[in-house]
Amino acid sequence: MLDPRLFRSELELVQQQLKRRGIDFDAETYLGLENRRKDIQVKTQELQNERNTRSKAIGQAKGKGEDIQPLLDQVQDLGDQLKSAEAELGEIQARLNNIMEGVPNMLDAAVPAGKSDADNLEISRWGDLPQFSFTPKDHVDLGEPLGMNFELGAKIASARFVVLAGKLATLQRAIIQLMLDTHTNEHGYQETYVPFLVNADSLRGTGQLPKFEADLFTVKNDPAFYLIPTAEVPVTNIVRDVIVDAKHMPLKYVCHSPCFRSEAGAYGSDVRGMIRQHQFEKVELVQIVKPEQSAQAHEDLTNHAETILKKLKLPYRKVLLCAGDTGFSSSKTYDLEVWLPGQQKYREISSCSNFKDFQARRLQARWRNPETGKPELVHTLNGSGLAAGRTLIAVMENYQNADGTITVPEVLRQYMGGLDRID
RNA sequence: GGAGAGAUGGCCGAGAGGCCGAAGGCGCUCCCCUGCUAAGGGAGUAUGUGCCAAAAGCGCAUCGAGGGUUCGAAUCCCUCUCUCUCCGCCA
Repeated sequence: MLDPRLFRSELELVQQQLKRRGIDFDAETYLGLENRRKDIQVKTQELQNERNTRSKAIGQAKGKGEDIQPLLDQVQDLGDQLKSAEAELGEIQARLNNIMEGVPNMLDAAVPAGKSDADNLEISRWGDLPQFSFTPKDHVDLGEPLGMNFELGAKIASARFVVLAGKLATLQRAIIQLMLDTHTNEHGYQETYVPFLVNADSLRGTGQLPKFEADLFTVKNDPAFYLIPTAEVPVTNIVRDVIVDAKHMPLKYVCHSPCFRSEAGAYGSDVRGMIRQHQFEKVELVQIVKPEQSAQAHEDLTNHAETILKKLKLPYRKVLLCAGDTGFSSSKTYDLEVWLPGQQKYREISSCSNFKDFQARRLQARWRNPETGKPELVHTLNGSGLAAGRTLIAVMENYQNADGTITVPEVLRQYMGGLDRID
């Protein structure tokens, strides 16, 4: 959520910013509501003040043993007035809040203009594309003989699920281990284990609700649970309604979790293979930082994710998402795209975002600034470090051999009992 | 699943319809004093929010959450959530 005061004092700026995302903000409706809000809030608070003052007087009169009946008569109709004012105020605030919750974050100045991923800005490339003396297969063709079974996933659950057997399953676990070990031992993150079902408050805090409910799986319960679409949700919510001690910052968490996405609206895209599943494994990096540190933290966090690709010697490129492709809650996002020989394409394997105070405001996640002594909003960041399912695909495709076997990358062998080849 | 107890500020804890945004203690910050020194004294110390460009100031809201009773609710009533204890079941 953006700062409501920004809407009040700098509406044009907000409108301009939203235009970068291709959003036409309805200022007229907003202003109408906001003006009414101001009137009614002032009126309501005046009435409350009057009630409080008079009630206090009644109490004092009673204490002195005076006749309070005349005082009671005076406040008779106050209650009704207050009730209707409060009701109206509540309704207007709910409507304003609705509008505000639907407004995406302001983009960082560095974010390039553009409408779709075609307009994203390539920042760098790393690694040499592998040269094959044969036509490289994609992970589906490679995987099926090795224990990657989509039919079984469909039988057990539905399309967009997979069963991994044997060494492929182990390979994915090794990948996860490598990521966790690297981020905890080399990058200073604290490993975290969290609930994979969360409540609506948590999803509101990180921005998935109310706007993106269709992307989530819901679990019948009262109140409902949601399957996490990313560990970002439970992990970032660690600091919801918390005032973090400045001494403990930055907070850096790494968390491996399954992720569940309904992929509503993704019908027909990436239907083949493990690229887009309802359930996949991911190692997530989350940082809670002081505002002045978030830009640097964003670079660092992205580098931390890149480290994994480098350790695995997987060629990738780093792109800065353009205005139209940057997510709702993010102010600036780098995507890391890994080379997939089977598709002859770079595909997203990590998305690293600086949310600045957008999530923090929804979360009421703050820190106490020693200079002012006051609680101030923190900045939150997160990024995949990396998506494990897609990393598995990338390893398979980049390390494939002519005979359909897969060489195990050196850094992973320690996690696989020294195994150097999957066949 | 059954039975019971509880939820108050950073922490502990009082509070039983008005003088309570809340005693007292601990902790923390600042100041003072001091060679009876791992001591003493004093002051300060919740959050959100409205009016305001902002500060100051003046309000409003918040005692687990939501609703109700009342002129007035931390306090009474209802619903829910969470925590703890015991029993049952169980990875």
